[in-house]
Amino acid sequence: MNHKHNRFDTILCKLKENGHKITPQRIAIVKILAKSIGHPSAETIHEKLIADFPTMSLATVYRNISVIKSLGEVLELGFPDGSNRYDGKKPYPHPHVICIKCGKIVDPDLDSLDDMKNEVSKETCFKILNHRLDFFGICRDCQAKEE
Amino acid sequence: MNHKHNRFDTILCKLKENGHKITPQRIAIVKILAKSIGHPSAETIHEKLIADFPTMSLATVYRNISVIKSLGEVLELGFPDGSNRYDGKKPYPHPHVICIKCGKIVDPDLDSLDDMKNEVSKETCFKILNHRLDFFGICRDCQAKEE
DNA sequence: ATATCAAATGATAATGATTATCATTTGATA
DNA sequence: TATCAAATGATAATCATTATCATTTGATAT
Repeated sequence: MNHKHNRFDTILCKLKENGHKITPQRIAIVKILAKSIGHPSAETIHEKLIADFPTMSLATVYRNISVIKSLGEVLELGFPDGSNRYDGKKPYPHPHVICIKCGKIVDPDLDSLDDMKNEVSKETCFKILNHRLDFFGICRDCQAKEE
Repeated sequence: MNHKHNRFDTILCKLKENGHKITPQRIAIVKILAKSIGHPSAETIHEKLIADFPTMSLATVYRNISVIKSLGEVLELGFPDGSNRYDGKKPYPHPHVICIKCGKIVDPDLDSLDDMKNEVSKETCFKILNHRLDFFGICRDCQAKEE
């Protein structure tokens, strides 16, 4: 069982529980995903690691994200431009607010979402399993720069 | 001015108004986008047209979608798997309910979204310009097949 | 402590959707 | 009907991601 309460230990535990080996590369990737500062892309994660692991392959980053994703411990956020970014801090679906100027992503608190899900389920006869909600706009910093 | 009320005429008008030429290929693409049955992909649109236009290039489909998108007359829906699908019937942001089994896309009626936008705007200090809301689940038909 | 072996890694090729390029064709205007 | 910029078709280039495969390595049993 897992009694740890931080994301790093939770993800590592889950990997062990499912028979995955713990490698230095894996630890380093999990460490970054557990923080997920600014919701990094695979490329960004790779760039951060190349300093400590000069031979770190981009394929390894993708492979590890894929494994952790299959364990439900990281949320993948795909954008229309084809880029994917990841959130290992809150791996469950939750709304995002994205600045179209600087790319900053903020997690707002919204409580009315569950009601909405039920409303949709009733109206469409779908069994709702998942959702994705993004707001796009301009953050306070970028608004200030515009003036 | 545009006095037509169907999507086909509206999009064609807008193209003319903005100095774009009206070609047979363009008309055929707009015709499909105006209906947007099942929210087609570029590939799907191309397949539908190849019968009537044996020389129709996939590049032409993409180019036309791009132009119409820039005029705000088609909504692009990017999915995590990298696929893009289009809606020329309702080109403004609106929620979708997507069946993960058969790929069907349904447009539910939700009114609580505007309140949510205001809530987010107030909480995050973002100027909200756009949004994207998708629910993923299993449609009634596919639920029936499962049992 | 060491042998074993499946899993993980690194390097690189392949993929697939989209975009760019460029020679040729064509719609709109005079 | 002539003109010319815009549109098209064919194809190459791009870019993120995935697949391949030889080599390395973590975990287990001895």
